[in-house]
Amino acid sequence: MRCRGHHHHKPRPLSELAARLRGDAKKFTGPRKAVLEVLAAHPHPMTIKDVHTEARNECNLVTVYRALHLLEEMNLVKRFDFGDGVARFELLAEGDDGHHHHLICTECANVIQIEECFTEALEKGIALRSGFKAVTHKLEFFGICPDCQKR
Amino acid sequence: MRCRGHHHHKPRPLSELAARLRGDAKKFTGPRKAVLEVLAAHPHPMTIKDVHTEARNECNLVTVYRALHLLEEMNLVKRFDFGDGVARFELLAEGDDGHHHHLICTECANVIQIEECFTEALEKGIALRSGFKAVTHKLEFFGICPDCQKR
DNA sequence: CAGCAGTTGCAAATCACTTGCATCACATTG
DNA sequence: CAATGTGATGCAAGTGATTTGCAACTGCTG
Repeated sequence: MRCRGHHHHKPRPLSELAARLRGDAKKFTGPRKAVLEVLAAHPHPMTIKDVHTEARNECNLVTVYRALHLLEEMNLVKRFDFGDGVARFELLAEGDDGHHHHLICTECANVIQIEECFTEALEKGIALRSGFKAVTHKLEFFGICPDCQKR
Repeated sequence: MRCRGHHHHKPRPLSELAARLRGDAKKFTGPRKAVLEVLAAHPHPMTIKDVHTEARNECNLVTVYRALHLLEEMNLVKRFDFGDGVARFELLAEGDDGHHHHLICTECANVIQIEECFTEALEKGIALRSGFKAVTHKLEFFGICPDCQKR
């Protein structure tokens, strides 16, 4: 799985992440450090299993679940749903709310990050017409990548 | 769970659905009839459990899974993914490809159908720039409905 | 460096969904 | 209108992702 696309925000140093974790009466433990390092090393949406495979010696599978759950609550990682029943996570850079979308190859799971977000204005229109508040959206694109077209 | 929104296509009569089922060496059985009737009676995205609850006496849970799977393959129902790990299905009207989106209340699961689809042109742009083919998308909106704002 | 609150790992549970298999019931044919 | 063969159904058991109970453990603070 490759990933193109650019990151416009500077990555958060591990020390800052450690500090954020130590706040809230939380602990910056070995397993959590391992999970953060794995995510930092892969600017992809990673599954729990992906993370666990990379950190197998430092962290139990269940702990990866718990760590990512915590990091999500702290807005340090963002969860993505590609509709295949497996959650994926990306580490958020400083000042990044993680709002972007992906283009996923349905054949090989190759993932490309899409920079544009078109639907922001639409959210407002939808909120107005429906009376809903705090309107957000989930959007992912699917297709067949150039490599798979050749096969 | 209520549902607003309009349906621009005429619903398919049960007899036509039966005929479509009988083709392909398939059978129009009691359980399948029950599932279709439940779907026809609820122009909502329904979960498997929802359908099973309504048809409990006529159809086993596993059979609901299999019936909806079949109906999906035959393009008689469309599957939606609201990102909560549970598939939802809508019966397709004649000539309807089911391409629309929803606005889902994150508090009470109230669902509103959204008529506009904005991203069709964008799919083409994305396909061009990425080299992907057969680009499709999944898009759902989330927010807090008027009722839940009062609570 | 003692002590406790928060963490971890293991096993087992849950949840949505799928599959194996023996039995059953449409739809066709005589 | 009953025989018949194939596809359908129900039950039990299996998957795969994710969660939880619980006892042992460990950062962190005093």
